[in-house]
Amino acid sequence: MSSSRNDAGRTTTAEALLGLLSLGPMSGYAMRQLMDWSTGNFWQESYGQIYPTLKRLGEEGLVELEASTDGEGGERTRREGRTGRESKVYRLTETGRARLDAWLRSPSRPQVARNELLLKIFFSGLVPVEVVRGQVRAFCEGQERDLALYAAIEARLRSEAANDKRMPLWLMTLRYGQVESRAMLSWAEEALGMCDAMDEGRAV
Amino acid sequence: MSSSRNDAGRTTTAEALLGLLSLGPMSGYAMRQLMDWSTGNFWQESYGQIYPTLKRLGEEGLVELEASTDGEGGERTRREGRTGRESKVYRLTETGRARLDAWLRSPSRPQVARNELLLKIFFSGLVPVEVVRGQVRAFCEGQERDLALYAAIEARLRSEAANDKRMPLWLMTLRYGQVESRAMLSWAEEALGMCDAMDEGRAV
DNA sequence: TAGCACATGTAATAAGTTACATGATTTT
DNA sequence: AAAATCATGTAACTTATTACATGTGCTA
Repeated sequence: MSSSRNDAGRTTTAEALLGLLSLGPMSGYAMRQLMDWSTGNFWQESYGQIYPTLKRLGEEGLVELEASTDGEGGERTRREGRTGRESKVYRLTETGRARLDAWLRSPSRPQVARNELLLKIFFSGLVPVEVVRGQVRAFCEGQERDLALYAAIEARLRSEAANDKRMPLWLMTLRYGQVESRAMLSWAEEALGMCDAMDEGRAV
Repeated sequence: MSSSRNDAGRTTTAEALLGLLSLGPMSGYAMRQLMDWSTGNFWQESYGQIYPTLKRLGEEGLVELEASTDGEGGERTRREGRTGRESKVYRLTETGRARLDAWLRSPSRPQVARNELLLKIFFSGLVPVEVVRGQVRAFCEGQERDLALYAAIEARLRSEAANDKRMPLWLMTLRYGQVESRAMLSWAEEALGMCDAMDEGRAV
């Protein structure tokens, strides 16, 4: 009832990390890797956020270090076949799991996403219509890249998580991106048509 | 070549304000009001950003205060029929216009928008499927509200800007929101179907 | 005269990225 | 011995929101 954020509702970085740990114990480094090909397209965190947040969550008792497998109660573990420095593997505590559960049931605040493309288009009265076309075309390329990425993620998900009962949830988030990208491509086509109309002085 | 951001590419708040001033001279207060019913759905700024940024832009010579109409070269003006404190009306300088022009032609960095709804769904393996349904339904309500808002903005735009030659640009940004919201509603329907499948133990 | 709408501004705080510093192990 | 990969962590900085403080003129 004191230090943690999200009292009056903020942060979400903590919840993202708790969510990742609900998939199984892992290190801060592993969290970043995992996000790359799972939540990467709607949620990312930098190490600069992950490590301090993990430390704070530990102090609040929401996560704890896994006991080392190689005796002595050391705090770092080395996973089989791994090279490099030893990692600190965290796991959820009961309190942490309860916190995650509460968050999953709480209402999601709508976030007004800033869109630089739309901002530019809105103020493009000063520049030739061709500039707008260029912006829209570049946007399309980005959407095509996103769609390719979604296909790759889906393939990886289907091979690595095969018949996990949570698959429908994961596919749901993937479908969101696919539906969005396709919609945006159809908008772009319409927008290019409006650009033509502007050039020809037609009404819209 | 020195102090302003966006050298190596950041900020955009400055550009948003320059863009607003390209529509005509106005005060910081008016900028916020205008954004509410124009760019409001893809770009917003708080006073805490607007006033300091305006000050900085003035120091950099990108904007300047309009001369007061009531003699003496005073810096504040009162618009006709207006009540309350006098406002500081800014206008673009030539340098400011050039800066805006360059920005309009520059590539738009893609921003990985965080999506709290998808994050929750992704980690909803711990909670009953009904919780996911609740989240999706609340999301739908938000989209419906957005669609209503777009309709209101379009009406206002068509009445207040009637036959402005930039209308197609403004409608383009509005269409983006409409296309997006409708796509998201169709995704939501599909998602609810997937929830049913999960309950019934069907594959997806 | 109280309250509202208009209007500007600052301070405190929050949230996030990037660059940097370090360390350990394996491969070339 | 250098380089790559795995891994943790901190400091500096940027960006943004919120709350607060203040001022002015009109209207109930």
